[in-house]
Amino acid sequence: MRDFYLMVDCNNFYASCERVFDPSLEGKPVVVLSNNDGCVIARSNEAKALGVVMGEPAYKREAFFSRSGVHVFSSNYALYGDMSARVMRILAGFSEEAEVYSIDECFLLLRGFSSASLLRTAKEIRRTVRQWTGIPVCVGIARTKTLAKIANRLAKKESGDGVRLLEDEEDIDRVLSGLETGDIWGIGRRSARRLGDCGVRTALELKGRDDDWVRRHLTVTGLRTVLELRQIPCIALEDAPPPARSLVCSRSFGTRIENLASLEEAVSAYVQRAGEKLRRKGLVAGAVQVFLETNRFQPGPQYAGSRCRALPAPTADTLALHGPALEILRDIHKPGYRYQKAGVILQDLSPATGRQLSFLEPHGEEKTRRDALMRVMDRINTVHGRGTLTLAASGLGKKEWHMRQERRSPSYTTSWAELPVVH
DNA sequence: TCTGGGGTCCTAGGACCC
DNA sequence: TCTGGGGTCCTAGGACCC
Repeated sequence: MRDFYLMVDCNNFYASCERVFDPSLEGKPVVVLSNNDGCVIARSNEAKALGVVMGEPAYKREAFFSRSGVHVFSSNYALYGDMSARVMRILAGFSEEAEVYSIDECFLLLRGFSSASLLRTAKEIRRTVRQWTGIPVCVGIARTKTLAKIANRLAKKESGDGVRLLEDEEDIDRVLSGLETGDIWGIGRRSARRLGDCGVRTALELKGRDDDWVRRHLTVTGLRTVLELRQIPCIALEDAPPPARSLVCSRSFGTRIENLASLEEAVSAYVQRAGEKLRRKGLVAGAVQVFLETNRFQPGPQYAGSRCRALPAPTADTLALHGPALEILRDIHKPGYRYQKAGVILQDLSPATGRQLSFLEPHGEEKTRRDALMRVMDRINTVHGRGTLTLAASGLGKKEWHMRQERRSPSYTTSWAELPVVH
């Protein structure tokens, strides 16, 4: 009777979401593309079997997709985000200690369960999520989060009931001996290659290295990972997410942009979106950063510029963020390049309430009016759709910088206009 | 023509302090 | 020949995650 981590991971999540609302896709190859229809970021099992690779540029595979009957979707984050929230709500019903780790993954901590009851609970989780949302999930169970991630891999790979418990030391070692270091949670490509140069190729070999050696080669984070392979919990459950430190809004452009005016429109739009996110979280930003870059995959001259500027006073007011952001853009912009991407990063975030005020920021009646303006904008954009009310600076005409989304499914669950119709 | 977006953490090195 | 020890803060860059 010990504490166990369950790693619940939705299978091929984005592809599964598309399938929930179009059951005719069941059994057929489905892929979902990144923003801008750039590269493949999700694949159904059938698409994997056809050899479609994660991260592959979509344009290289267009012909293959249509030849092989692959169903291709632009990513639809409104839909995936809403489906994710539904899944997470169900999972929270199985443990008070839950960490939503990503849009499609959740750790649950179960205390004082026997092996038999753990497996029973895990199967019930799968059944419930499937029945209530239509999303298939797999569950990995172990004494540490790192091993639970590995157990989840096994649950997906081994043909079985989608549940895998990794507890017995011999079983763990057998599994680790067949696992490359790069497949361990927390060991990336770079570290895996360096480890390989030292003759460490499998997770079992890494587990056997002494602590000092690991610390020297992988720093303290690597040591924590190795201890977790030895069933010593080092990475705690984060059931209350730490306050955000920064916030980003960035996009690749639909076409390459050369002229400053279009870049200004794009950055203007990103500032507005970043401001919305900031206010929704109840935060203010102390500094704003803007970056701009060319397409590093293309031949030709490359340039990347970035600069951060402290604001006179922390704010969540789009108008107060907008001016400095555009000034930075004009500073870092160099003519003659074909830009591919730009972004706005808000830094030094802090809670909007209960902070020291400054004489430099709006106060009294002016502040009340500005806050009210932001609230009205957010409200209108929530009710009538994002972008209903915007700064004129983000452009009134055709927006050449807009990302491509040529194959997006409807926002079935988050937009009245796009509700599915039942015949 | 066409290659995503949004985050966190750690370390090293410099500036500065007593 | 000899040139301390200990600390903080900041930033840039690297690595990792999904």
